[in-house]
Amino acid sequence: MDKDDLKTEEKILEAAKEVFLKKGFDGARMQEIADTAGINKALLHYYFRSKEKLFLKILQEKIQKILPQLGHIAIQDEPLPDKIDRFIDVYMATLIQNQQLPIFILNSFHKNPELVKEIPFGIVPTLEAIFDQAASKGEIKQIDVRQFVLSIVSMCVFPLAAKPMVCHQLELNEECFTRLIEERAKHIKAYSRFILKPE
Amino acid sequence: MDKDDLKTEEKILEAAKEVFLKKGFDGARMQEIADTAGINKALLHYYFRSKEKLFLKILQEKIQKILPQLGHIAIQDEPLPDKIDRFIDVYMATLIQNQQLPIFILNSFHKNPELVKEIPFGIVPTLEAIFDQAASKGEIKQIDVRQFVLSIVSMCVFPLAAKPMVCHQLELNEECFTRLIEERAKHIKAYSRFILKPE
DNA sequence: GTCTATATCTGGATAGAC
DNA sequence: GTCTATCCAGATATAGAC
Repeated sequence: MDKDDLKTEEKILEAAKEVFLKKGFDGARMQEIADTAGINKALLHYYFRSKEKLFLKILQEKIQKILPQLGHIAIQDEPLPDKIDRFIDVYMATLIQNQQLPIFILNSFHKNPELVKEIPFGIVPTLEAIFDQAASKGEIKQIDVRQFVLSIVSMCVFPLAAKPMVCHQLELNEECFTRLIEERAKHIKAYSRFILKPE
Repeated sequence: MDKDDLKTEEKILEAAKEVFLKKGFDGARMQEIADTAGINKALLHYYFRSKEKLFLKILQEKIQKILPQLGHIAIQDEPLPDKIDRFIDVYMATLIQNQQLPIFILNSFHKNPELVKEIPFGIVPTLEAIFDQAASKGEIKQIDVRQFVLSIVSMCVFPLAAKPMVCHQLELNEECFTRLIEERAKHIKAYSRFILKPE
């Protein structure tokens, strides 16, 4: 399906995604979104009324994309450490495909903390239950789940949010950077195994 | 020394720091900086010519504050793992005192990657030499220094960059959040020790 | 639905008096 | 050095023709 075949509303959403992710809310320009979509500026307002409403649509869509993956850990029937390994692989792969997403999300919530209410809530208690159960089965040792999750997510997400600095300090081009990120999965999984290993 | 006793230039810099850190370059308003400094908008331009130049001053100052700490590892004469422990403590303490700094820095470079040239370069090669030496002394095992540094920095910095989300998901108020961050140092040091431990 | 033209406002920057 | 007043570009948003 060619780009011109998309319905106008979809074209706008695609363009808005691209521009908002690159520039953030304050830096984005309605004119640039219109140009990218190949339509007129007035049409943006016809479809979405305001810049803010359009932005919210994009943010919500992106949150849905990146966060619920954590929930999937629960589903399959395998030892918890294996589940986590699988999660790390999937999460890193998603991030590599969406390199601008981390800074976009972090920034959006820093600018407007009230928006966190848009995030589905209650993931951590669910995880705690899962970890407790695995601990009682002897699959893992008892740990501070919050610190553990925070560490895993930090190690996955931060390098992408800090991409320009990482590339500069390590003298990496685009390709080397991606390779570095791909290699990270190994390190993060090793960390996970270490923390979880029963005595 | 009272706030009014500061020289005008210093008042402007203080105000600019506050506003730019809170809002970022695009979100900041010269008017707000002027109001915060208790002076007139025209004076900002008298002292710093443009918004961009004022912003650069602040960014450079902040980079100097947060990055060179890595270099201090080299100085004292003690086993490398102990040095790293000390670094983590100092680094986390600095971050707790400057909670808005991470997102400000990340954002500034995402928006304008050329600015990374402002960062003192060559820290990582220095670290690699230090790690090699420690490895030959048997203090630590041979590791991928780049991945190790990336992990340590990620675990320290990310939770602060993601503060609104972390607070929301873990149901933390300001005080509990700070306590969580303080506790992180322990976890990060444990990770460091694990990775570095000779066979 | 889509466009052109325009209203309205905001914000960075400057001129000029003191 | 500091202020008031003002300029002007650029941005969101709307009116109205087609």
